[in-house]
Amino acid sequence: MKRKVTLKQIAKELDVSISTVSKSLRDSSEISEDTRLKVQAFAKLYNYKPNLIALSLKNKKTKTIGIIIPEIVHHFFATVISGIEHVANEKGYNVIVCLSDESFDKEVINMEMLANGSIDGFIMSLSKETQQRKDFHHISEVINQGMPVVMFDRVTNDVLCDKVIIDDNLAAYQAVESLINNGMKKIGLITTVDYVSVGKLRTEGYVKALLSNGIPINNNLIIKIEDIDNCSSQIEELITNNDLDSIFAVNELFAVTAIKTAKRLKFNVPEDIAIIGFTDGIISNYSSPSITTISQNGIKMGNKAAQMLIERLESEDEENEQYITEVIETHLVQRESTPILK
Amino acid sequence: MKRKVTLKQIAKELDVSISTVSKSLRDSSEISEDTRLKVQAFAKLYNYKPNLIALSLKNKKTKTIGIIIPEIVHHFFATVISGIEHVANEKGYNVIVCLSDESFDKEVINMEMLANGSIDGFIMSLSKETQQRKDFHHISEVINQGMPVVMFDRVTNDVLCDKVIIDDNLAAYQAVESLINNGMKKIGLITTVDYVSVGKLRTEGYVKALLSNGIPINNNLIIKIEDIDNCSSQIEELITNNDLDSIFAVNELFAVTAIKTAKRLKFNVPEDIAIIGFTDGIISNYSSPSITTISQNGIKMGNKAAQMLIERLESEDEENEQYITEVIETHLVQRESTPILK
DNA sequence: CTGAAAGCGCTTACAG
DNA sequence: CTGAAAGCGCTTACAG
Repeated sequence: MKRKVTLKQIAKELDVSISTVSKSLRDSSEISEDTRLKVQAFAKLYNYKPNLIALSLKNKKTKTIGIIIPEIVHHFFATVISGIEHVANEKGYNVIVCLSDESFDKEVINMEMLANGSIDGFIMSLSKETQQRKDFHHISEVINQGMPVVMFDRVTNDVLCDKVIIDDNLAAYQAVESLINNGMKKIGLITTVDYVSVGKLRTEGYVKALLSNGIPINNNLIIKIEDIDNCSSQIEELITNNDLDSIFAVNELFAVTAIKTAKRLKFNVPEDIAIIGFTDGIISNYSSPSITTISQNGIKMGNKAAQMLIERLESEDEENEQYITEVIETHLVQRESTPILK
Repeated sequence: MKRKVTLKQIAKELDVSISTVSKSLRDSSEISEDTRLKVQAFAKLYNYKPNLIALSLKNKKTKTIGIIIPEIVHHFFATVISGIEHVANEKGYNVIVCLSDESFDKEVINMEMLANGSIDGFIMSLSKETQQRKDFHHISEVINQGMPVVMFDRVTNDVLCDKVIIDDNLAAYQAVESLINNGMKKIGLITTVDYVSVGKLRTEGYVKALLSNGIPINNNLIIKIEDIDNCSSQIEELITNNDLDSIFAVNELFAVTAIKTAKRLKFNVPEDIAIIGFTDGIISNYSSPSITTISQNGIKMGNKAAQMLIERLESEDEENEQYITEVIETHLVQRESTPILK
């Protein structure tokens, strides 16, 4: 076993000072070519690599980004991480990932942990519980200490920082309107409880689309699901008790469960009931019928979030309080769970 | 903006030495109760938290684990990360994630990066390219420097270290044998190219099952897929040109593509062709028909890998060269793409 | 051209 | 009981 070599050891071997070694390796013109080359050769031979922790301490920069997300076993979030990773890597940054498991406490603990020197900035999406409690002190605190934060997808207006989102309201509006334009009138909505920001916005888009097309809101057609694992009985009731011609589901899982339930109840999809989902993940593509859905490009969101964060990290004026909210465009992906929508 | 407070600042404010502050905060009995309490109160007030980078440098321990995987947008790997994260978090470790994108170079770069002080040990799964080139010098090097490595899923015998795997050969054998036991005779195999270790092992299990049941190997029934994106034409040929009664696919994507292709060619699944997959992810569950498959519990693999790594990190005898290969059990998940298998 | 010193933020053996 | 010193591995302004 040969431990990693340090400047000190090189200095000793070569009988020069640590400073000389350091400068040589950084190609300083202060040092004579002679010793410079000698040191470099030696360093190369022993495969010297600077200790990044020491550099971090010295520079007060870690070149790593902290990511805090509710879950990783969730295609959309995995996609965003991938997007972040790629631009981060390109620019020489590493990525620390922490999962909040939708828990406020874990989100707080993880943030405080990472804020103690481990990272230069955060990219995060709020946990459900945090959104419910509306307690964002941990985030404000971090920002207050001068550490930039970029929020994506599940964001809040209560914190001033850069954000990357899609226009959930508009995308939902367009999806529902395209159902209406194709003759649908009894449109069910499967959505989340209201405290989930994106769920709420998508619900609002649904409502707006109906109203602006002269269709009154019927609360019987709307179900708000708290616990995704037990949603199928609620969905079954929704379908059985109402003579729906279509359903808008605010995520993939709700959409695929709606399809499975409808099929089980002997409805044909899309002939009897058309179904539109939200978020274009694996399921939408491989379900039968495959699911017409609103694509939400996680890679792009991740790319953008990383760009924004790194830009802020590397910008000169530290105290730029001009926060940007970047809206990533969405579009409708036509598949088999609806008739072809005009 | 109020920057994070340091020992130095506290010392200055309270007009004591840095050592006294440090000791007080660590509840050292060396310090009088008086000053101890005073310091602690002050620290609490200013929300002092030790700088983890400084601690890392001092202790030569970062309390963070490096994870290197080929891709994150892949349910199985996301699952493993989740499993690692949870036990890591419990034991006070953080997790840095790097993606190799199936590239040897990126794998090497990422490992070298992290090995320079950022982490205490690695958990990794080999990139395809690395498996193809059979070049593992970067891994041996890291191990040689005294940094423990745990490999999972895509492992190699050429490196001595702890490993977490499933018995790919046996699981495949059992899957294929269960097809045979249910009267199947012309069993197609959709597998990867041989350099992918798990693909090769699963192929071997298939071969063994056939031979030990007196069925000769017919190479026409075996396709080895290099590029997953263009596999459907190969699969179409396989199904069209051979009178298969069943197919064993070594992963979910091959399985679902086989189902889609079979359906398109007007074969009924499972009546005309039964299909068994490998890896129980989202797709297997939501495909129609849902896919009978061999479950490979990523969470458990992640849990175990993290446990093994942390145990090694925290064990007394550094130089324990007793490496363990932990085999996680698999089982067959019966779904709709096969008849009920006895 | 080279090296000693100070410093990043911490801990701890040692002196007083 | 308190503090100065050394050290983790590095960089850099300064002195010689």
